[in-house]
Amino acid sequence: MDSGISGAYTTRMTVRTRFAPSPTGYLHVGGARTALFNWLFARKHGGVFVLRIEDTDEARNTDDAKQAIFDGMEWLGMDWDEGPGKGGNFGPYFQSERKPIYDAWFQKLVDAGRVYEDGGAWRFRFERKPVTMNDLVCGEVTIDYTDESNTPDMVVKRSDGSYVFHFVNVVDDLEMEITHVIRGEDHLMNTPKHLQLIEAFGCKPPFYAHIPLILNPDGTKMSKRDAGAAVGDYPRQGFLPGAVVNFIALLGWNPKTDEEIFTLGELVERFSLENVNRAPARFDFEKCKWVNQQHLIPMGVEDFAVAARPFVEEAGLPIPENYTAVIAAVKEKVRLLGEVPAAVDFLLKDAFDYDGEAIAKVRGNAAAKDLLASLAESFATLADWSADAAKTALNDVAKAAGAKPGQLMFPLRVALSGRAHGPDLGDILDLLGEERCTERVRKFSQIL
RNA sequence: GACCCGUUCGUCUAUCGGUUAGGACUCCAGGUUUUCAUCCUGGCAAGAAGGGUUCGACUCCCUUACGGGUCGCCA
Repeated sequence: MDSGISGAYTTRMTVRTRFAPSPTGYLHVGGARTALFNWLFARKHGGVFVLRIEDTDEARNTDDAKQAIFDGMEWLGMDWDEGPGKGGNFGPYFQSERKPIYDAWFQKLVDAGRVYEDGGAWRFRFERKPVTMNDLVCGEVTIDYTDESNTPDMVVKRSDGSYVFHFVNVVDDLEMEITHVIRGEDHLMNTPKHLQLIEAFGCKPPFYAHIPLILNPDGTKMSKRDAGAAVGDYPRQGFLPGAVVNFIALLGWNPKTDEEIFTLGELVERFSLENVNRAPARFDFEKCKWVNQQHLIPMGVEDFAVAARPFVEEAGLPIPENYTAVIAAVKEKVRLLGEVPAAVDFLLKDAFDYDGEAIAKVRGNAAAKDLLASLAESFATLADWSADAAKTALNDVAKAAGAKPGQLMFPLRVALSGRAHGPDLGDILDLLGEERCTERVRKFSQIL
């Protein structure tokens, strides 16, 4: 299929894509993925990515709403070449500032006799014929505009003088010389309308690619209040932007290999519209978290500690001297940065609860109580504290009682952390130090 | 309701007529780890249904079912 980037007659065409959100107060994951595909396509082909704000709805057009979009885009790492804050030769990039441009284009329709007044509004007269589009994802689709009852002439200018979405969207894409319109499948049926307008203007249409929608885990349409719908919620939970981008890229697109973890740069390298699916995909949070973990694992401990710090502070935990070492101990145990505080709290403060199941498991070992008691005494008499020294003490205590060292390790873990899972035992021993370890083992042996 | 798009393990997906239908997430079982996690191995699990076309169909065609989308002086 001619994607508009390889055909001989288009070799010199510079790819120009755009993301044109309307400021509704937040950036939706569906919108973010639409933006991503446009961004990836432009970057892949050395093109230009335009950000245009469709803020014609005055009521919802607030600075906060616009900021939410900018923040979301920046957080995800999608920079735009033209648009708010960047300028460009095709501005303004806010539709609310483009009224004169729309008036001029509207006049063309008037001159061509393609609009007529109806109740104060102006309708665009469709040509009554089948309209065929050649979608880069959906293929050839024909909609019959012969039957007027199914496709009534559309209003392009309201009675209050403002223009409707179909009109401004088309005008802007033409004015801004957009070559590829990549948008949600919810716009598929709008495309013939846009094509008719473009034809009336005597212009050449851009290439269209309609990508499948993202659904909730239960298969229903993902909208506003659904969990995970707002991109702004992701940083708060401790997702890495690269992981979110990685995950949403895989919803509806695939690289045709078994690889799944990609950096932004790798996505740019591999992305192509040919590999975009047609069926809608459901959003799976478990897998999204797994992808996040895969991005967390290769991080350096310094970076990881820095990234986790806001979460640790937010949880009200103290930041000790050896903060980085403490955080490093749980680096490969969490899927979200938001899980870090709960994973390290026992290392940063002395008060913590014991997990019921962990205790029950320790009590299943009848000898544990006495072994831990003698281990506490052994810890207390250690000359130099280190994880190795502590482990030697543990081995000795076990051996003296005729038990295997391994049997004592789990009880010790629970004594020190209150739970069954956590950092490496050696790390815990190091991080906690002699005093706290002795104290905790003694206390735990008593409550067993 | 009309019109469009779609339908492979629970989920994301590979397969461009001939495969024991592959991978990943989740879950389960082993192994490694004297502990936890990582990791490794194995397992559960799929072509919506019915008709065609064909030597042969998940793959092409039709019908039905189901899902999604669109039918505004919203975007």
